[in-house]
Amino acid sequence: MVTLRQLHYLVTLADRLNFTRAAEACFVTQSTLSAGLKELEDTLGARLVERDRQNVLMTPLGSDIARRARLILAAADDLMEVAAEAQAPMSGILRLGVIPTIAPFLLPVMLSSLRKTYPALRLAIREDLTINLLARLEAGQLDMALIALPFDTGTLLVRHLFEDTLWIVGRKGEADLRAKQVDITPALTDRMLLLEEGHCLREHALYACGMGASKSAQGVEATSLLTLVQMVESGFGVGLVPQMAVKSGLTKSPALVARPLAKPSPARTIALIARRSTSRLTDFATLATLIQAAPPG
Amino acid sequence: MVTLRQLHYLVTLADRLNFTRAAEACFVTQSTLSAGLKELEDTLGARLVERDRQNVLMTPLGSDIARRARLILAAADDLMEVAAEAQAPMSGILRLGVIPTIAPFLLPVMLSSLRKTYPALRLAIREDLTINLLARLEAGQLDMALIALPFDTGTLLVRHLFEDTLWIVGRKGEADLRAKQVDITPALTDRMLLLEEGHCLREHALYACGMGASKSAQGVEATSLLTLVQMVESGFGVGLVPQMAVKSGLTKSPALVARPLAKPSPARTIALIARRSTSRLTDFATLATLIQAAPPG
DNA sequence: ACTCATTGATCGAAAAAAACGATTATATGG
DNA sequence: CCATATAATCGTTTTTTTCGATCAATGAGT
Repeated sequence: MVTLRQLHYLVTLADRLNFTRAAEACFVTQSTLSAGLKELEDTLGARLVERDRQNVLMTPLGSDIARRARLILAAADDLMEVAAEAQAPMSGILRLGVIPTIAPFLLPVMLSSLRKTYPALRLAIREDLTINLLARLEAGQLDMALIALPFDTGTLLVRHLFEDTLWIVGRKGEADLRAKQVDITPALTDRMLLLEEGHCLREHALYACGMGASKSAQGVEATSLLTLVQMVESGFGVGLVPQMAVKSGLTKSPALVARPLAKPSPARTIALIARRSTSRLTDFATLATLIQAAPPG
Repeated sequence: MVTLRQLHYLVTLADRLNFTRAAEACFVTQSTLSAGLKELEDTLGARLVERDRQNVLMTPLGSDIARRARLILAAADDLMEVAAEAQAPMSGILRLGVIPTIAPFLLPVMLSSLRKTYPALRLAIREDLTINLLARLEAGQLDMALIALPFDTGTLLVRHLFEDTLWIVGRKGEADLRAKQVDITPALTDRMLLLEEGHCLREHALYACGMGASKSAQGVEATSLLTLVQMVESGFGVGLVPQMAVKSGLTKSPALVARPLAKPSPARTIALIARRSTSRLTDFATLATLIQAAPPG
C-alpha cells in the first residue's frame, strides 16, 4: 500500500530534482528518501524518476503521479486542519490571495472590519495575478482568494459576492464624457488605455469595448490601475476602472471625470474562491458574508 | 502525521459502526483498529467517534473527516492504478455504470465492439439510477458511467457523446400522431405515461412537455421503458421514448407508431462521466470515442 | 592522469510503529 | 445471576522506518 510519506518524498523530489536536497527538505537522510522512493516505485511497479549519476528527472508517469500526490497531500492537510478549525472558527492564520485590481480598494475596509469582529484571525495577504493565485490555491499555499470573474476557475469552489461595474475615466471637459451614462464609441475605444497582459481587468475592459480594441492606445500599457489613471490624467487617453476604485477615490483628481457606462453596464463579478476540500468551509462562508455586508467605497 | 491506514480504519468504521466488524473488514484485529483510531483522534486532537460500550456513532466532525478520507483514499487508489494503466491501456476490469434507459439499447452494440477491439478489457456493468451511479463513482466503486444530461454532475469529469432526441410513441391510427413531426399538444400531455420517480428520463420527458404535465396519465407509472411501451400498446396513453430505443426496435410492434417531435426537438445528451482523478483518463477518452464512432441503432 | 567533491544506491544496526493475542471492564438480554 | 457482546488496555512479537557509514560513478579542477 502506498503511504502519504512516500508521496511526500516524491513530491519534494519532483520539486528539487535532487535526492540530497529533497531529503533535507523532508528532514530525513538521503538514504531514507532514496529507500522510500524505491519502495514507492516497487509497489507501483513502475519507474517514476530517471536517475543517472548526475541528473534526476521525472518520467512522464512520475510527473502525473506527483501531480496526483500533490492533490492528495493538500486534501490530507485540509483534513487535518478541519479538526483544528472545528474547535475555533475564524482564528489562526488565513492565507488570502487578492488580485491587484481589488486589493487597494477592498482590503482597507475589510481588514479593519475583520480585525474588529474576529481579533483571533490573522490574515496573510498575497497580492498577485489571478492565474498565480489559482495555482497557489490548488497547491495548498493559499486558503482563499478574491478574484474577478469571468475567469476559468476549474474545479475550485466559487462564491459570487457582488457585481462591480466598469466606469470610464477621462480628463475633465472631454466631449465624449458629457453624458450621465457614457456609450463606448469607436472613437473612445481607439483612445482606450489598458493594463498590461496578465491582469484580468484588461480582458474585462476589452470585452466591454466589444472587442473593438485589441491593443492599448498608443501602444502604451499601464502596470497598475494607479499608473493607468495617472496616464489618463497626463492626456494619454481614457480608461475603464472598476466602480470600487472610483468609489474609493482613485479618480478624485480635479482634472479627471469618471462616469458610469450606458446599460447594460459592463461589469466584473467579485468572487471568493477556495479549494473544494478546504478545511475552512465555515470561515469561507463567514468571510463571504462579511465582504457582502460591508462593500467597498 | 495522519496516515492512509488510519483513514481507512475510520472510513470502514463509519460504514459499519462496529469496531469488531470494521476490524474484520480491514483484516486486522479489533485491538489494532481500536489503537489506530485512537491514534488518529490524538493527532487530530478531536473526538471523531462517540462510543459507549454498546453503541458507536460518528460525531459531526467525524462524519466530515470520514467524508474527506473517502475522497483521499479514492484518489490514492486512482493513483496506484494509474501506474498499472500506464503499462497496459484498455485492459483489466473496468467498472462501468449505465442507467436503465440507456443500457438495453447501447450496450449490445458497444460490448461486442469492445470485445473485438480490446479483448484484454473486462467490463463489469452496473445498471442503476443516475443518482446511485454518481454516488458510487465518487466513492471509487465505479470507474465510469453512461448517463443522460441534463443532470447535476457536481465536480465529476463529463464528456458529451451525442444527442438523443425524444420520440413519441402511440397506438397506430392515433389522430394526433399522423404528422411526420408531432407537436406536443395539451391533449397529448394529458395522456402522457411517465416512468416512475428516479429515472432521469422522467424529468427529461416532463421538460419536453413544457412542464404541462406533472403526473403520469391515469396515475399509472412505468417501471421501465419496456413496460411503458407495453402500457402504451395496451391503450393506457402515449409515451416519450429516446431515439436510441426506437432505433433498436423497442417500438417495432405492428400496433404501435413512433414519430419524431417537431423542432426544436427535445433531446437528452448522452454523456460519459468519471472522477476527475480517475486512473483511466486515456481509457475514458478511448471509450468515449468508440461510443461516438459506433452509435446505437 | 590524478585528485576531490558530489551524488544516489546499498547495507547492517537501531529505533519506531504496527499488529497480535489475551485480558479486562461494562453494558444488555434472558 | 449468567451468557453474550463490545471496546479498551497491556505486554509481546513482528514489521517498518530511519540512520549512519560506505560504495560506486561522475564531472570539475589541477
